[in-house]
Amino acid sequence: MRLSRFFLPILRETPKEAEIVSHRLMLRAGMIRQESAGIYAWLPLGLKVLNKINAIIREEQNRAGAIELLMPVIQSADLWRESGRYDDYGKEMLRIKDRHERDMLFGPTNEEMITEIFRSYVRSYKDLPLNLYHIQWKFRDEVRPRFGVMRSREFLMKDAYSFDLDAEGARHSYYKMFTAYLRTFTRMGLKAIPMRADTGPIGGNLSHEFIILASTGESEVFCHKDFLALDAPAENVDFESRAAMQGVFDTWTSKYAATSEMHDAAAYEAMPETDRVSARGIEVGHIFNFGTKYSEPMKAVVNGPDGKDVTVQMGSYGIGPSRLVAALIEANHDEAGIIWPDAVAPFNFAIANLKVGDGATDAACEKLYGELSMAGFDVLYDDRDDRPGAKFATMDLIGVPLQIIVGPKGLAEGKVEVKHRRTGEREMLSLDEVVNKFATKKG
RNA sequence: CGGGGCAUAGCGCAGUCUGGUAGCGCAUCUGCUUUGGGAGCAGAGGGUCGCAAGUUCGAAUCUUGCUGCCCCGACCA
Repeated sequence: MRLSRFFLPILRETPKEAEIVSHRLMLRAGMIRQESAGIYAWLPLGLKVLNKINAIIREEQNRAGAIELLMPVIQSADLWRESGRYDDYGKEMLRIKDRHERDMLFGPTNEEMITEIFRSYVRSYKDLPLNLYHIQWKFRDEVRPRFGVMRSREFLMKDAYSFDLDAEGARHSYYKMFTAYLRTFTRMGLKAIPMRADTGPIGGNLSHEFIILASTGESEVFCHKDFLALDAPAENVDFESRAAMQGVFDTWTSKYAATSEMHDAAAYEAMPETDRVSARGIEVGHIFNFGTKYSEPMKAVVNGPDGKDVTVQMGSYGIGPSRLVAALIEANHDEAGIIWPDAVAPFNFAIANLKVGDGATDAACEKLYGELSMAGFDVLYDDRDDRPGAKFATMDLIGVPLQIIVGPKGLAEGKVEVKHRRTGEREMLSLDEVVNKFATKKG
């Protein structure tokens, strides 16, 4: 992408409403635009990051055996009357009427709808287990939206729903998502800790929140320090093996970790003081096992091996990709701006042409831009006729991991400078060295 | 939902108390000079002062109503 042709509305000053660093940086970097309280437009740079996050989520959901579909944003109230939640949900649910005065609503979650879909088609235990997910916009009419996309009213959610014949199978499904979540967050460069959690209005008896530690987090959390050093399950972990899944779950729940609602001060204080971690956290995922809470009232049943109807066991599993964008920035930034982890960076490389119009400099930039793009990388080429300082500031602000600085000084020696955004490390390389060193990394 | 605050140019703000026809910095546009960490000079454009009523010869400024947004708390992916 040539920056001169891109849409990147960067702000030099911080809009006054932004309180936390991720919100400030997202506005300054031209990632989002507030359209209403808690409602944001995603500008091109923000959307690129959001899409990269979604891609990782999809890969890990698919790996764990979940199947993607897409349900609508607008739902019928009748569905929610069946589960009893139409009255329970309260003012957080945005209710609307269509032209025929039918009661509709803007979906805050999809348990009812997925249960309706399931019961319409699935008749046999042989079709279980089944896990269906989608990535769709949700609306929750929060009393007080704040912190930009961290707590917005309209937000993107990946929600998966599992269906099993019995409680044991449902546990396995739960563990599979548990494992997939650990892998998902790790791939994004985040350390997420699963914590026993309250089930809230979703219901059920088993629930974990995935929390990343950050000083600006909204919840207070407590855990054993060993979790910070634990590695996520490997790519080849066997999701179909109940023993393997149980093993992952046991490892990650062997020590104390809880949010403030579930906090057991006695158990926490029983740990040696040096093992205790008390911090603030951001909830980036939440999983639930709720048995027959929806399948029972909505009559989601299958025929069992003995020919008798069995009410299916369900669970639901949510990740907020839009919130993750903010959480990633909270965890990865400095005074100059964002520092994207490679896996979610909107661009892999930024090329700064320090002297637009200079034949040799232009040619070197074009060569790098062409070859890195051909190698499959997302490359941002700053070809604007602007001063070097402005270009450096822009690259740092939007946080591109690798910056290639091309100017007459370096080219006189046949070199360009490669700067690593995260470490600040710089190396002088020839054009060929840059291409050889990096362009082969990606298939 | 309780409490507090704000609304003037794209962004950040002054002007409001004490009514007299709107200003500063940044950004934008033009020209010249600059060019390895957000350049300098000269010039230009851009605002029915959130909306609606009212008071007044005259309202950004005073009054009333409305709307939007932000912050603190209780609730939440």
